[in-house]
Amino acid sequence: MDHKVGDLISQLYPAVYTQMVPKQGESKPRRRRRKNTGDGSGGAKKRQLSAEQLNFLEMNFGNEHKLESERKDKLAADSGLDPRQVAVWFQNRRARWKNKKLEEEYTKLKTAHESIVVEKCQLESEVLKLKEQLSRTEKEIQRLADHVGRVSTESPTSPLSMAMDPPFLGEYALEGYEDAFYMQPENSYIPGMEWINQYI
DNA sequence: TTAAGTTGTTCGTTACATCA
DNA sequence: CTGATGTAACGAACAACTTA
Repeated sequence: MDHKVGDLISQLYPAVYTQMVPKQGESKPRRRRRKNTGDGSGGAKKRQLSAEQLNFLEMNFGNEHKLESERKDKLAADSGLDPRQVAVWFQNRRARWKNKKLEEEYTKLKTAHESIVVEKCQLESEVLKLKEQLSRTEKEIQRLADHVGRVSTESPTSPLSMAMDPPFLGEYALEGYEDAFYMQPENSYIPGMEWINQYI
């Protein structure tokens, strides 16, 4: 039998599969199972499988979790169990395996989440540090700009002031940094502008 | 083509055994 | 004795096939 689609849906999209299958409460009430009478006349027979049988089934489950009809019959014959018992054991074993896998997946996701939270905290504190550094730097720039502004207003206006306009920066011009492009004439040297010195 | 039957699956539950 | 836990077994609902 091929149950690939159903398996995939139920394994990968349990929520979808659950919606496909009507809920318990919406269907007919369950029949109660007969109690074990102990004489094997109707209820369950002896319950616990022997250690040897369990070991045998466990080894075979390790190879392949699915159970085809022929394999079931062979395992039943080899273990001395009823084929129905083998089928039930595999059903329950698959359920336990799935639960274990889910728990492992949960643990993995939880660990990953915790490390991401730690990283987030570190990044947030770094952002805070950088903001403080930016604030200090801006204050320093402002202080220097104020100082330069005071010095330039104290000097007399030169006829060359037009020639000493700050270079055009277009959209790259920074607001508040205009004064930084006024240079002290005695310290200035502009390549190709040597001729201007004879007028100073 | 199709309705009914068969077989195997998952999920939830029940009954029972065992142990602290 | 009792409650918690593990597990064999069961029933329901379903999908994929087969058959008449």
